Parts: sequence; structure tokens; C-alpha cells
Amino acid sequence: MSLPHPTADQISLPIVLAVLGDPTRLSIVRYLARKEGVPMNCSKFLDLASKTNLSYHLAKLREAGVTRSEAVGTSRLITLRRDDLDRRFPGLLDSVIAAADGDKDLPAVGTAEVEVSA
Amino acid sequence: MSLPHPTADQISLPIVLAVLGDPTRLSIVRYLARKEGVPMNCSKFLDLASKTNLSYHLAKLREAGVTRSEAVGTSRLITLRRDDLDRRFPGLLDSVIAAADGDKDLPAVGTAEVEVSA
DNA sequence: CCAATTGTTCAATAACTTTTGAACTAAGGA
DNA sequence: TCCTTAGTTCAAAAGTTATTGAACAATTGG
Repeated sequence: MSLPHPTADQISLPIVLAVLGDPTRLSIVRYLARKEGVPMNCSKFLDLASKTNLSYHLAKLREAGVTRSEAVGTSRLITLRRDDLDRRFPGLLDSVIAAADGDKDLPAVGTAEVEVSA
Repeated sequence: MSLPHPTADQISLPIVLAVLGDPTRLSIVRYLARKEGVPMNCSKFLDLASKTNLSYHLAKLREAGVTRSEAVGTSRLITLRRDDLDRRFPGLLDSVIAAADGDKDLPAVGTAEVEVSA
């Protein structure tokens, strides 16, 4: 761990809800949930926002206690704080993710067209 | 019904989360959940905010599809749209309310001292 | 009809949040 | 060492949300 994270009991319900109430961040969380276990770095999310803006949104998620970011070399490994969230707010994350999964309007991660090399 | 409400399938997850991510509104929802069935008018919430500001927050809840407001005489009857929310986002409302119930930092409704008449 | 009660609307301001680009740091590979 | 990759920080600009007070509307009771 490297950057500042709240402890489990510092996690605040209204802040978590507000942080999840943004389509970009909700997409990130949905994607992390889908790929749970797979370590994720920021660049995965570059089709959602610019690098700078991503850094901002990922910091919001981290500061709210929704995700954990650890520095590994020049990357960050981003994971969902599922156990802490489940302990603090039982059922919340699951229902949010289930609802987000069915949301056609949320921006998708990993959908950006890949350049076919000439 | 009198004021504009979204239909059940117009209710958007990020908007609902953002709307619930405000302590004043979360308190209102928690109180409505506690007193479910009991018709509620705006003045119940006057210890949370000014009359004007309450009107604003209650409109946000209504526009997001979280509550329903019907005009009855000079009052509004405010209710939670529990069935619509449960259908759209199963488990979400319950987990939010359960978490809000355990939140000591949320402002309480119905706590303002009542004047003892001289 | 008049006054009180209940709530809305409007315009202004204050307070935040999001987005941006340029400059920066730190690690790793050639 | 130098270059690249990965991400942060900073300050500015843009956009949004919250709060306020004054004025308004609608209903009800006297």
C-alpha cells in the first residue's frame, strides 16, 4: 500500500454513494467487480477518461474507501475493497454492481477500437 | 400525483446513487423508510434544512424516482417508491437503508426540541 | 372575503466537482 | 545513462449543486 486510504470504519456511507453516483466511477467499479482477483492498472480505464482525469476519479474511489491502490513498480494495482465494504455496508456493493451490470447507459471499459497495424 | 415523476424504467442508477449521496437526502429517505406507510409531509423535515432548501432536496428525490410526492390540499404526501426501486435495483434500497440506520453521523429527523408552551 | 398554512419558484451567490494541459516523479529497459 | 512508460500534481477554467431570501400560488379555516 502506498497512497492514503481510509480505514474500514472511516468509510462513510454518503461519501461512498456520492462517489458511486458518477458514471465513470461506477463503470470502473463494475469492471473491477467483473475482473475481481485480476490485478488492474489505471491504463485499463483510458477509454473512460483522460489520464489526468482518471487519476482524479481513481483518487476519489480510493479516498472514499471503495478501492485500494498499491504502487507496484511504475504501475498501480487497483482492487475493490470488497470485504471492508461488505462488513460496513452489507449487501450494498453487490446490489450496486448487479444494478450497474444491467445498465446499458454506463460507459463500457475495454471497448475502444484497437488500431490494426498497417 | 401532481408533480413530474420519472417512470420506473426511467430511473437511473447513477442518478439515484448521487441523490442518495447527500446526508440531508439520505436522512429523509431513512426516515421515510422507518415510517413506511405513514404519509409524510415536508414540514416533518424542517429540522434538516430551510423550507426552500427542503423543497429543493425533495424535488431532487422525486426527480430521481426515489420518492413520490402527491399534492393533498395544501400539503404534499411524500412516499418512498420502494416497489419501483426494488424492481429496478433489487436489494439496493434495503442495503442503503440498513447502512443509513447504523450511521451516527447522519442528521436525525424529529429531534429538534419542541417548545414547551408557557 | 381574509388570513394563515404549506409549499413552490426565481434569481443570486456560494461552494463544490469535474475536466484540462503542462510540468513533474519514479521505475525499468536498452 | 538516456529514454520510455505509468501515473501524479498543480493551477486554471468550466460546469454543477446547494443554499439563501423574497415573492408567489393554492388551499383551508374563521
